[in-house]
Amino acid sequence: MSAIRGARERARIEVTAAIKDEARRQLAAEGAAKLSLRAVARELGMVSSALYRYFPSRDELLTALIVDAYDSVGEVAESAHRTAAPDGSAPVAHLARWVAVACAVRDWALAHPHEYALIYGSPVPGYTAPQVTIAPASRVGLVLVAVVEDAHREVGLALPPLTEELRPEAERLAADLAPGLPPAVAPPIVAAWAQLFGLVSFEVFGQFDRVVEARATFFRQAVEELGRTVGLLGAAARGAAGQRGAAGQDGRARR
Amino acid sequence: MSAIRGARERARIEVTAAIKDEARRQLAAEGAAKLSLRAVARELGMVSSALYRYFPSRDELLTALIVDAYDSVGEVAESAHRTAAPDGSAPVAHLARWVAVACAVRDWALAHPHEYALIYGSPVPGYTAPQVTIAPASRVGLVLVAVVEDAHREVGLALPPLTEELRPEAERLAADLAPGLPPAVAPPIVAAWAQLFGLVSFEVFGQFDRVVEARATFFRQAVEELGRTVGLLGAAARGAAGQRGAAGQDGRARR
DNA sequence: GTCTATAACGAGATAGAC
DNA sequence: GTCTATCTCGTTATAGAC
Repeated sequence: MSAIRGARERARIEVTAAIKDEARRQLAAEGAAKLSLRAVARELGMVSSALYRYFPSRDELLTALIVDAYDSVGEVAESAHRTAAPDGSAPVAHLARWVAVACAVRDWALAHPHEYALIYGSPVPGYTAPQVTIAPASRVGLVLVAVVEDAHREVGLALPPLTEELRPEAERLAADLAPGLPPAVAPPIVAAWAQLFGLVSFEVFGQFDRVVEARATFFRQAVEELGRTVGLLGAAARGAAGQRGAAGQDGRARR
Repeated sequence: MSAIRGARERARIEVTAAIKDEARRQLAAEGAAKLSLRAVARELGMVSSALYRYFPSRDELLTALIVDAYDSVGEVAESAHRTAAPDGSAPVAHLARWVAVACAVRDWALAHPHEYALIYGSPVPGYTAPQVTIAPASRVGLVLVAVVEDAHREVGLALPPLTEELRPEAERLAADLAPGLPPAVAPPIVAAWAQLFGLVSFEVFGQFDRVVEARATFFRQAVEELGRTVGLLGAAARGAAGQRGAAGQDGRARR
C-alpha cells in the first residue's frame, strides 16, 4: 500500500512538472497574461477539468511558475556566492564575489528571459501575488546582503555617513534584513539590488539594442561600481589610480 | 475647401485621440497583450473596421501608444531639466539638476504605471518595436547626457579612469551619444540610465512593497549617489565627511 | 476622396448540455 | 470526459453616405 501511495505520488509529481513545463512554453509564446489552463491541457492531451486536480486555478499555476522562477534565480545566486572564492584574505575578494553573484543573475536572466519577465517585468493584470512568493522573491537580495556581511566582518566597509533624513528608514531596513550590519549600508544595498535588476532588465528587454554592444564587459564594470556603493573595498580602479586610491581607501573606516 | 479640410482634419485628430484614450484605458485594465481593436471600437460606439481608417493594424495602435508614452516621460524629463536651476555657479547645482530629472521620471511613472509598464516592462509577446520608437525612447537618456555635458563644461567631472577592457565600447558610446564628453563617462551614464529605471521599476512594479517605506527619500538619495557615479560633483555627503571628502574630491581631475 | 457600416473569413476561447 | 453552440479576435472586401 505504501508502494501504491509512492507510485501515485510519483505520478502526481511527474504530471505536475509536465503541466508547469508546458505552461512555461506558453509563457514564452504568448506571455503571462494569456496563460490559459485549457491551452495547457490541450497541449498535454488532457482535459481542462483534469488540470484542476493539480492546480485549483490559473492564478495558482501562475504562482507556482513565479515561485519556481524566483527559486531558480535564487539558487543560481546562492550557488555563485558559495563557489566564488570564499577566500577572505584580500578585500578585493569580496568585490569579486559580488560581481560573480551579479553575473550569475544576469546569465540566468539571459537564459530564461520569459521567466525573468514573469518575475521582474510588468505585473500580470488581474493577478496579485500571494504571501508564498515573498520568501523566494527575497533570495537574491539576501545573497547580496550576505556578501556585504562577509566583507563587513572580514575587512570592513567604506561607506558615506547616513544623512539624517534617511536614518529612520535605514534603521528599519537594517533591523529587518541585516541586523549585523550598520544601518548606513542598508539603503545602498536595497538600491543596488534594484539597480542590478535595472541593468539586467534593460538588457533582457531590449533597451540596450543598438546602444550597448560589449554587454558582458559593460555589465561587469557597472556592477563592480555598484559593489563599491555598498561599501565593498575594491582594487585601485575606483579613485583615479595614483591620484587618490590609497588615500581614499585608508581614509575609509570600518563601521 | 480649406475650411472643410481643416474641419475634417480636426475631426480626424479628435477621433484618433479618442481611440488612443480608450486604448490606454484598456491597457490599464487588461494589459498590453490583450489590447483589442474590437473592444476599443465597441466602447467607442464604432465598428471595428472603422478603426482601420486611423490605425492600419493593432500593432500600429500599440506603436502609437508606445511612442506617446516615451514622448510623455521624455517631455517631463526635459521640462525638469529646463526648470531645475540652470545656475551653473555651484557644482552642486548640476547634481541637484540630475536628481530633479530623476524625480520627474519617477513621478511620471507613479502617475502612469500602465504606460510605464508598456515601455519599460516586459515586451509585448508577438510585437516588435519599429524604428519610429527609437528616437522617443532615447529622450530621457539624452537628458541625462545633457546634464552631464553641462556639468563637464561648467565645473568639470570627477571620474575613475577607463579600464582598457572597456575602452573600445566607451569610445563607441561616447562618439554615438555624447561627442563632447570624455569616453570614460559614457559607460557610467548608460549604466546610470538603466539603474535609474531599475529603481523606478522596482517601486512601480511592487518589488519594494513591504521593503522600502520612505520611498521618495530613498529614491532621492539613491539617484544622488548615481549622479556621483557619472562624475557629478556633489556636496560633502559622498566621502565620509571629515574622513576623506576634501581629499577625495580634490584628487579628482577634470577630464 | 474620406469615412462608416455590413458581412464575412479563419482561428481561437468558452460555457454548458450530455 | 466529450461535443457543440456561441462567443471573441484581427483582418479584409464591399457598398454606400457625406
